[in-house]
This record gives sequence, structure tokens and C-alpha cells, in this order.
Amino acid sequence: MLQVSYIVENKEKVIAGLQKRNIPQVQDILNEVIILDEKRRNTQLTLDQNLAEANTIAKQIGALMKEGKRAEAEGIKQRTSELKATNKQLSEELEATKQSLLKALYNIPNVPHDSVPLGNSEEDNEEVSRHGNLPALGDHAMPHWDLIKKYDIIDFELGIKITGAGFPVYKGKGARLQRALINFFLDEATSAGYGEVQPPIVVNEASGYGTGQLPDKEGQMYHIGNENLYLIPTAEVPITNLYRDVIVDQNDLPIKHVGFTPCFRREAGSWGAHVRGLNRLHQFDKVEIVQVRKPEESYQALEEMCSHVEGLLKKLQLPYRILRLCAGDLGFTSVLTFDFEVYSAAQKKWLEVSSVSNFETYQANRLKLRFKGPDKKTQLLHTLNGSALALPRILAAILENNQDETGIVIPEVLRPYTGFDRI
RNA sequence: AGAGGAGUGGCAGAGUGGUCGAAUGCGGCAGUCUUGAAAACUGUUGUACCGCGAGGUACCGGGGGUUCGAAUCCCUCCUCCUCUGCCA
Repeated sequence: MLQVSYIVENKEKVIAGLQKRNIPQVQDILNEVIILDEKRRNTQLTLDQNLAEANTIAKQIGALMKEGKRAEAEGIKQRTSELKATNKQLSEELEATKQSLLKALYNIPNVPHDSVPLGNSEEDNEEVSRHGNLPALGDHAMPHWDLIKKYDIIDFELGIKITGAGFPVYKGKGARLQRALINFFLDEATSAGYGEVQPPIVVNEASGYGTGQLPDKEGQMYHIGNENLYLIPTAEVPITNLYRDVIVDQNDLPIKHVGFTPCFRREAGSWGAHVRGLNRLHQFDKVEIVQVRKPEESYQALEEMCSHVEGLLKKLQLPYRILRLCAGDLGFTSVLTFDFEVYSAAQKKWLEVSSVSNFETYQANRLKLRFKGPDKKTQLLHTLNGSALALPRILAAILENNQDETGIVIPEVLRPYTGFDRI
């Protein structure tokens, strides 16, 4: 969430930024925050003063009791019971104000970067660059949902039987190819300096709030009611939350992690004809990279991460394009996001396979993720993450783009991992 | 899952109703000494909020309660340890 001090000091910039996101009544929302914060401070001040007085009296009573002056002690107890009543009221008021303030802040998204283009939907995203040649497939070309049946490598019906729609079963060479992609992505990230972690794929409420999935995306996560836990929608959640409530030693920066996890998304309300096959699933595999950086380095880190993702796509020899997300399509917590899309030749459309974002201090503020600067003061760090990569659409593109009359050609770099060169 | 025990500052570990944000040791930082290092000695060393400042307030696993006053007493939740049970 945004810091109140930042809102106060950069009000015009914040208003302009949030207006880019088409948020109605931005001024009113920000004013409410500022008023609540003032109220919080005033209430705190009065309460602190009362508490100071109560503390003083308590000490006096202690001293009097020791001297055996009981009667005198009883006398000043009067004042404390008055204070007690007021203080109870004040602290309830303070708590309520803090809660309202927090709630208001939770509902304000991050301020987009200056370079974020205007726009309402994915139609308005800016294409930054395009790489690789689009394959020309013959008339015999099949979309991946037919290919997986033909070669019996993924079974949706079986998944429906044991779980439900959107939970595919990978079989034989299909399963092996999944494992190959995961290992390839993990190895690439490890050689690029990312420390591998294997986090839990179930997280508590505090973690959900830490990275901003809660309360914004409450309905999009699977919830385990009897334990009040959530299935992760992305490894971003557990990995970034590793650093919740942490003051990082300067020497431990930068922090770079990679992790493979399954991801779970309810995708409520987003199903339709365009989400056939592997295009959209409830459970999918993803390798995620996460960085925690000093503020002045975070945009350099964003570039590094984008280059890493590009490197993967180049090695897989997939045609791809890079998009700068417009304000309307930008995630709630993000300042700047680049999407990577691969071309799916038989569907003749671009599929998003990675999203690389800088959150600046937005998550860190919720996480209380800080470091001690040279001036010995604690300050918030910047967090970033990106998919490197999400598997299903990569798989879809490989299947479609690399098909020929007799099968599917496995990209060179994956062969050491698959142990076969064709399906 | 049942019974018992325990959670204190970066770590170890005192503290069972007032003078305790908390002894002591270790570690960290700064300095003295030294060609340098080590040792020794001296000082310093949590976080957040409020305040221009002096300073104030809160925090001893989380939350609630008793009391003029809680690290200390009570309730509750969480976590860890031991034993019993179950189990990949």
C-alpha cells in the first residue's frame, strides 16, 4: 500500500497517477486518507498524554504505598479511574481510526510509472518490441488441444473426473516435457544468480495481505476454510513473504530468488470460448523469479529480469513480443509491468507467458520489508517479480509451432532434459 | 489427536506485581593502544508512533482481562519441546 507521508507530499502526482487507472473520485479517496491520518495522530497524542499522566500517578501511588501513606494513595486513585475510562474510549477510537485508515489504503492501487501508457484494457497495451519469425504452418496444422489428444500427452477428461475442469493430467512424454521445462527454467535462473527456494504452496492470511492478493483478489484464490489458508495463485506470495517483517542487512542485498510451484486460480468469471485447452487453467506450473532491491536499483533489476525472460524465449526459439502494460491493464500493486507473449501459430494469437513487474515500495510497505541505509535509518525496499516462465502456454506454443506431419520437434535446449527429440 | 513443559532484546540467559525497555554474558559498531591484526580497555548497540525539540507513548509469542500499576496474575489462541497414539 502507499505510504500516507508519500500521499501527502506528492498529492498531485498520486492523483494524476490514479486517474490514469480510471479510478473515480480519486481526490475524495485521498482526502479521506489524509483526514483519517490526522485523526489518528490527534487521538494518539491525547491518548499518549493521558497515559503519561496515568503512569506518573501510578508511580506516585507506588511510592506512597511504600511509605505507608495508604489514605493519601487512595485519594489520588480517583483521578486514575477517570483517566482509565477516557483512555479506554480513546484507544478504541484510535483502533477504529487505524482500521479505517488501513482499509482505505488497502483499496488504493499503486501509482503507475510515468512511462505507463493510458488505456482501458489489454487492447491499449504498448508493443515495445517483437522478435523471431512467425512460423508458417500448412493447412494440416492443428491447435494444441487437438495435438495433445493425437499424441496422448495431456488428458483433460481424466482431470475432470478426479478434480474438475481446468485440472489437466499430463501423461507420458507430456509429463516428461513438463518436468524438462521446470528443470530448464530453474537451471537457467540459478546460473543467473537466483537462489532456489521451495516454499509452501499454501499460505496464511497475513501472507495474502503482504503481497496484496488480499483483500483485492479474495475471490480469485482457493480458500481452505477449516484452516483459514489459501492456495497460492503464484509463488510470488510465499517467496516475497519470506521477507515479511524483516530488516535486511545491507550486505545481503540484492536478494534474488527463484522457485517452482504449482499455482491455483479460481478464474471466477473469466471462462469462455477463447480459453480452450491450455490457455487458461485452475492449476498450472510456474517458475517465478523474485528480487528485493534498494530503491535506486530497482529499475535496473527490472531490466535484468526482462532480459532473463527474453533469454529463455530465445533459447526455446519461440517468437515473442514484449508489451508495456497500459494503466487499465496494470495489476493493482504494480508500478510498471512488462508482459511477454509468445505466438501460438495454430491459434494465430499471442499468449501471455510472463509478467515482470516492479512494485517499488507498495508491497514492502505492507510487508514491513526494510533495510538500514548508510544514515542508519530504516527505509523500505523495492520488490519485483516475474514469471520465468509459466508452463502451459509455453507448452501450447511449442506444440503448435513445432508440429510437422509426423510429430512435434522438441527445442534443442530441452533435449538434455527430456531425453527425446520428438513427440 | 491426548498428557505434561516452555516461549524475554541478534544469540544465550536473569527477572513472579511498582524504581524493568528489562541484569549479565556473547556478538555487532565506534574509539584507545598497535606498523597492522589479535588481546585488553572505554563507550555504544531493538522497533514503531507522536513531537521543531526537550521529551512522551507502545511493544517481554498474538489477542483479551484483573489492578492505581503487569514481563510477572487470569482467560484464549499460536508456536516449540518431551511422552503416548496415528501416519507418508
